[in-house]
Amino acid sequence: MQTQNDIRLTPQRQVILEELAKVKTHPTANEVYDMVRKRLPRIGLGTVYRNLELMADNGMILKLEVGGSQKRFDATTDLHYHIRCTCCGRVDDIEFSAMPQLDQLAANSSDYQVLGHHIEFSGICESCGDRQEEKVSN
Amino acid sequence: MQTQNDIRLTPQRQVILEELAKVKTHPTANEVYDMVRKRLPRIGLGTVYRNLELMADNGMILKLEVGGSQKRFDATTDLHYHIRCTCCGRVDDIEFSAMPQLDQLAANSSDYQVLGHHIEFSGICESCGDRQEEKVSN
DNA sequence: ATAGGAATGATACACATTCTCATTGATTAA
DNA sequence: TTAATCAATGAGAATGTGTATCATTCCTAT
Repeated sequence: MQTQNDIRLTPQRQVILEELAKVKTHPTANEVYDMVRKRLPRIGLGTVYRNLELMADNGMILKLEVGGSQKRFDATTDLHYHIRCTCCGRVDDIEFSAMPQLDQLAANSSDYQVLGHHIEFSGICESCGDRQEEKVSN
Repeated sequence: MQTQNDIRLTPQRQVILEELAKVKTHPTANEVYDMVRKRLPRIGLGTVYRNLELMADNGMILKLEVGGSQKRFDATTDLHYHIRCTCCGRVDDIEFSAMPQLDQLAANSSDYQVLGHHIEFSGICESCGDRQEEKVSN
C-alpha cells in the first residue's frame, strides 16, 4: 500500500478513472469494464482489474471490500460509510459524518496496529422493498 | 432468512457446530471443513458449505461477510465488531460495546429499510507486525 | 416393514479474480 | 535517430471460492 502518485497515466488508466468518477454508484470491476469498453473496445478485463487494484493501492480510488462476492470501486476516497441491499447487492453511500475516533477505541482494545475502519449497513433498497410489497399483496 | 430452529440436527451439523464453537477464530468454510474432517473423514465440502449457510440463515451461527475473498463463520451471534489483518487475512473480535443506535441514524439518512450494520476495522496483527520489523531491521 | 421426504457425498459447474506470457508501447542512452 | 530497456497491455489459461445436480443413504411416520 503505497501513496505516491508515481504511476504512468496510460490512456487505459485515464479512461478507467474518468468513467469511475462519472458514476455515483459503486461499480464492480466488471461494470467498470463494461463502461470503459464503450470508449476502448479492445481493452482487456485483466487490464481493468490490474489498474483498479493499482490505483486503489495508490490511494487514487477506493476499493470497497463489502459483503457479497464482488469487490466494488469508488472514486470518492474520503472516509464515508455504505449500505448494501441484501436483496440485489447494490451499494449506496450513507450520509452521516464519519467517526475516525473509532480507530483509537479499537487500538485500545486489541493488539493490532489499527489502520482504519469501515461501517457497512445492510438493508433492503427502495426498489427491492417495492417488489416485496407486490408479492405480499398478491 | 428464517429464524425458526426447525432444522434437523444431523451428526454432520452437530459436529460442524461443535467444532465452530471450539475456536475463537473466525474460520472460513474450508477451515471448518478441515476441522470437521478429523472427526468425520467422509464428509463432503458441499455439506459443510450447505450447512454453514443453513445455520447462518437460522440464526444459529453468524456469517461474516468481511473483506477478503472468503466468507467466515462465527459461533457467537450477538452484535460485535471485528478487525481484519490486511496482511494475513486473520479476523479477531474487537472488544467494545456495539452501537445499535447507528441503525437509526442510517435509516434517517437513506431510503433503505435498515436491517443492521457491521464495523470492520483493518490493521496489522501482532505476528505480521513482528515480521515487518524483522525485515526493516535487516 | 415400507413409502416418502430430507440430507449427504461426489462431482460438475459458475463466477470472480489472478497469473502468464508474447506483443506492443514508451523511455533512455548512445 | 536508432537501439536497448523496461513497463503496460491483451488474450487466454489457471486458480479459488462457492453453488448446483443427482444418485444414494438415512430418517420418520405410517
